[in-house]
Parts: sequence; C-alpha cells; structure tokens
Amino acid sequence: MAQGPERKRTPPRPRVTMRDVARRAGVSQPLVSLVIAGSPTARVAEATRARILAAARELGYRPNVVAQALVQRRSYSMGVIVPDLRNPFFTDVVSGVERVAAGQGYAVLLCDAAEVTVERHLDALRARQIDGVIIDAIGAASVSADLLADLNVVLIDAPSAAFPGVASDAAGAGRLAAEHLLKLGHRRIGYLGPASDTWAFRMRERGVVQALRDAGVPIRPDDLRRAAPTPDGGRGAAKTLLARPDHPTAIVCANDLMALGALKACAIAGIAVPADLSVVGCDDIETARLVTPELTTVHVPARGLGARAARMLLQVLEGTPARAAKPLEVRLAVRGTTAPPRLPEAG
Amino acid sequence: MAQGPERKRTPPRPRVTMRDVARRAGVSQPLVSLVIAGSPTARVAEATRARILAAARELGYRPNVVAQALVQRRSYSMGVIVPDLRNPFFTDVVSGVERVAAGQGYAVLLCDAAEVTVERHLDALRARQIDGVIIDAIGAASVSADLLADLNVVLIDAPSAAFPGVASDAAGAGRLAAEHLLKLGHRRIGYLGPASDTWAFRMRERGVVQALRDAGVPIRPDDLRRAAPTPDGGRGAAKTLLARPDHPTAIVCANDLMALGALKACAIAGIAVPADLSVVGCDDIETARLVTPELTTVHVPARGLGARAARMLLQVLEGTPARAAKPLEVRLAVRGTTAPPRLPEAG
DNA sequence: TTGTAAGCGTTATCAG
DNA sequence: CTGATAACGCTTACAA
Repeated sequence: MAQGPERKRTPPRPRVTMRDVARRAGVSQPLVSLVIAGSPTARVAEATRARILAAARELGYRPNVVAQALVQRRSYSMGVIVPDLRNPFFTDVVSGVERVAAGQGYAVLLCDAAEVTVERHLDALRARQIDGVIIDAIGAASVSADLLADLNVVLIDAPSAAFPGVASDAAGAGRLAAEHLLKLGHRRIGYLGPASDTWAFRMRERGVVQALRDAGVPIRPDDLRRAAPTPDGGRGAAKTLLARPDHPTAIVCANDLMALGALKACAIAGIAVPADLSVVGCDDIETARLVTPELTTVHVPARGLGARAARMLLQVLEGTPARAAKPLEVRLAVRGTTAPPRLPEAG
Repeated sequence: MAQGPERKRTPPRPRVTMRDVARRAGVSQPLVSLVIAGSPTARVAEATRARILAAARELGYRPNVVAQALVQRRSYSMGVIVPDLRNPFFTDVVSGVERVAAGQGYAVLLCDAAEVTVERHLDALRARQIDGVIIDAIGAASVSADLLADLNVVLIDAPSAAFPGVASDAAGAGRLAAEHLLKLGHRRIGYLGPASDTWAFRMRERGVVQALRDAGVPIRPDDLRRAAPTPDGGRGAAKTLLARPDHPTAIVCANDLMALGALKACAIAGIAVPADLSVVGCDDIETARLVTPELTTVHVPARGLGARAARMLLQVLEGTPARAAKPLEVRLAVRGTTAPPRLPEAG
C-alpha cells in the first residue's frame, strides 16, 4: 500500500476521542461507547446518559470508523467494480449503489476495471477490510476463485451459482429489439456486438438471434459483426457492414454506445436513419435521447440494478441470505431511429 | 454510521495476521512488521528477513490496512466529491482521480453530491479517517468552514485562498467560444447558463460576456438565459430563446449537456444547425462527437483535472506544500454546429 | 448501573 | 540487530 519512499505524515490532529468525552462527563470510556453506539437496550442511568451525550455534543465528538472497523472486523464500506466508468450505463449503476449505500452509512469504494485490473482492485479492497463488493458485468469465473473466496460479493449482470446477484432480462432485451424490427416489417436484420464474453452481451445477442430465427429470418453470417462495445467500435462495424450495397435494412446493437457509433457511421455514409436503415440500441443511456433522431432502444434500469445490488449486499451483511432476485424488467423505448423498411421485402 | 437495528455481523473470518507470520518464522511480531512494511534501510539480518518473507508468502499474509490506518492515523484513501455523477464530465474527472490514486495504492471513496449533501459526505469521510478529499466545482465557501478545517482538501474548478486546487481556464473557455463565433461573422450571440454560482460557470459566462463586449456586440439581456446545467435545462432555455422570430444567430452554452439540449430544441423547432443557428458547448464530453452535426465545443481536460488534483493531494499528504498550479489549458474544438450566419448582418 | 480488563492488527519506541 | 512494550480508538465481556 502506497509505500513510496519515506512518506511524511501530516501533523496528527488532536481528535476528540471517547476518552475525552468520558473525562468530561466524569465516567469511564466504555460507558461512553455504550451510550453512543450502544443498542437501545443498554441500561444506563438516564442522567449519565444525558451527561455523556451532552459532553459528546459539546466536544463535537465523532466516532472513528476506522477504530470501529478494526475491532468489529467490518468497515461499513463496500466496493463496486465496473468494467468502464466512461460508459454512462455503469455510471448509473454506481449511482444507484451509492444512493442506497450512503443512505445506510456505507462508503462506496469505486473501482474502474478499465484503469486497474480486477485482481488488484480486489486485493486493495480486501486489505481495507471491505464488507462486501459489487461486481458488475465481469464474469466471476474470470477472476481466480480464491480472490473472491472470503468476500461477500453480489454480482450484477453476471449470474453465478456461487454468488447472489441481480441481473436485467438481457435475453428479453434482445428479443424486444428484434421483435420490434420484425413487426415493422424488416426481414434483413443485422447485429453489432462485442466479442467480449460478458453475460449480458451474450444474452442480448442470443435474444436477438433466437427471435429472428423463430421468425424465419435468421441473421446472415455477414450481418453479424463484432467490435468493441464503444462508439468507435459501433461506428467501425457499421461502416463495414453498410459498405456493401445489399446491407440489412435494420441493425440492433449490443448497447447504446455502439448504436450511437453506428448512427454516426450512417451520417457519414449518407445513409438516412430511419428511412434507409433502422437502428436499435440497448441500455437507454441519457445520450440516447439527445441525438436526432432519438435512438430507439431497450431501456435497462441501470440505477435500479445498482440500488438492488447494494440492498442485496446489505442483506447479506446482515446475515439474511439473499435470495436470487428475478431479473429486472427491460422495456422497449420506441423513438426515432426505427421505421418500416423503405421497400417492403418479400417475407 | 450504519447504526440500524441490531446488525448481525458475518462470522469473522480467520485472517492471517502478522502474529501468525511471526510464529511461523520464529520471530517476534514487530520484527515482521519491520521487514514487511519497513523501510529498505531497516537493519535486519538477511537470514531472518528471508525467513519472514517466506513465512508471509506461504501463509498468504496480507497487511490489514485498517489496522495500519488506526495507528498511522491515515487511511490511504481519499474522497472525491462531484456535483453530479451523471454528467460525463465529472465521471471523467473521477476517472482521472482514480487512475492516479489506484496507482499509488490509494482507495477512492466516491461521493455524489446529487445523492447526498456535501456536509454528510464530509462527515462520513472524516469518520473514515480519510487522508484527504478532492472537491469538484463546489464552492468551498458554501460548506461550513469547520467541516473542512481538519481535512486535507484539494479543490477542482473552485479557486480559493484557503485551499490548494486545480482549475481549468474557464474564462478562456468562454472567450474562445465567443471569439470563434465572432470570427465567423456572428453579431448577435446569446448565452445559456445556469443560475448556479459555481466558479467555472461564472467564469465561462464572464469570458463570453467580455469577449462580446470587447467586440462591441454585447449580449442583449433577453439573449442571456438561465436554466439548469442539464440537457433539459438547455432545451427549455433554447426553446424560449428561439421562439422569438428575431433570435440570435448563435448561442454559447455553459456546458455540453445544455448545448445538447439546445440542439434538441432546434431539431424540434425545425431550426437548422448550423445554417440557421450556431451552437457552441463547453467541456467536450464524449457525446459531443456522437451527435450530428458534431458539437463545436471547448475542450476541457476533465481527466487531467482529476489526475492533477489527485497528484496534488498526494503531495500535500507527503508534506510538500502544493503550489498553486496554473490553470489547465482549454482549446476550441471546431466541429459541425457552427458556421457563418446565414445573412451577414451589419457589423 | 458503571468501571476494569482484554483485545482488534499494526506501528513505533526503546531497552537488551 | 532484535524483541518487549506501549499505543491507536473503540467494542465487549466480566467484575464491582
């Protein structure tokens, strides 16, 4: 931890401690502990209790969570690891976590897997006696098991037999997107997704693929393109896909960032959306409504996922075994990037 | 902190401690401390040292940062408070902080002022013996002084005599935006900004106002509209501003989110950008390049601000007095939302 | 009802 | 060079 050569520490400030309060109230220090943090059942004379509380207030006493953590072996803090903070979707997840965590007096240690490896993050978290960790969209299988062994973990969008977690209905999201396009009359639909083996991406893709297969219009191999789940990725993939004259009349993207990139590619290539091409995204990040036309997408409740995961972790910490929650519902948000295909094709 | 009724704690896991290592190596526990965390200058017999290290490795020893924090009175963690995580600009700032913090073994406690008040965040942070805190774009003046008193704080975009900090050249950003429009030939320029008294917003506005005044085309009172620094805010403000037939030929917005909202308003009102109206934003968030036409904006190095603030805080913690860094440069990113006014007006 | 004693896992100060 | 011994601030039996 931050060894670095010869780190001078800032002059230790005299902190108000329980001893100070005790002295001032003329009682023993443990009694102060009892009164201040103690359960309501603690039998303490009303008079002393009042005296202690007064003393504490006057001195501006603040409990030292670190000391509490050391003796209680829990730090009232949780880590949250996300694949990439720069994707607004994950920001929302974190936001949701923070809301409930902060509400319960828990601190949130932020970990961006794009900056530092998950392993290192977990190491750092464990060293800090973290109470638990929420891991978003990172296959638990991909991190060595013993790293997770003595940790309370809750998974988001990465179902596992070993750990509790919450997930969105990713396959449903894919299906919703595909069915929307089918209903509009599209018969030639492409898919842009990452090669990443993330559960949510896999399931979204599966949902799309199956819906199309069920409808008798399976994705042609060439219409399924892989790229990074970023705007650039989406843009590049769309570009190659649309370069051919006989490209699909619609595409669904694994997430909004890719979809936004695809829209950009269209703008550049002079392909009119939705007239010449329909585009559907997934996530429903804020930006989806900022572009014109607004992105049709599948809404995934990011903050809800985060909040729920946090609540679940809190439960685990309280000893209540977290029961597997059923997937959070997603819903189609039809906006401006989808329309019937220009020339109705033969079904 | 997290009092809640009767919280059962999870069964304390047997952790490998220095004592264990000491026992195994047949030495005293403090010696282990010396060897493991000790400075390279610690004079310890090579043999014992090796024995201890071996024992530690075999047992899988991990230092307990909480214990360290208690005795050293520093927790190797820092808080970062941002006004609103949902603004990608702040996400980037946090990202920058995290990168350098994590690199130095520091944990980042995330605090979203949109979720919980700054006061509560600071309380929670202090209770955790945080080593320092980075506060972004929140007037230090707006939080009661004694809350900050015994804290190491570094401010971002909120210059203060009392605390070190980093800032972007906010006035320069405003000027750049205005001058760009002037150079294009605009003589009727409006401004959309928040009523918030945030330093950066104030300075950006000042930069715009002065540049226009200097050019002899001051903003008309009606062309200066206030709204929340969000897409909705920008959208609403733009809508009213553009409702009048004789509206400005160009507007600059306090940040990209507002600008994006303004673009949306234009799209809805059927105002062609940049033909009928030029729009300039500020921040250069990723979304700026995702809309079509791409948003002309002033690039502000968000991650740079975060990284620099973190480095500065680290310095403060080491005892090196942080000297005031000069403002980080901003630069104009000319893209698609600006063009000469349709009808050249009389200068 | 309240005080005493014993740690939690480290670091730090000093005698051996 | 090494190893007791004392904190750090708090919780938690156990006595008084």
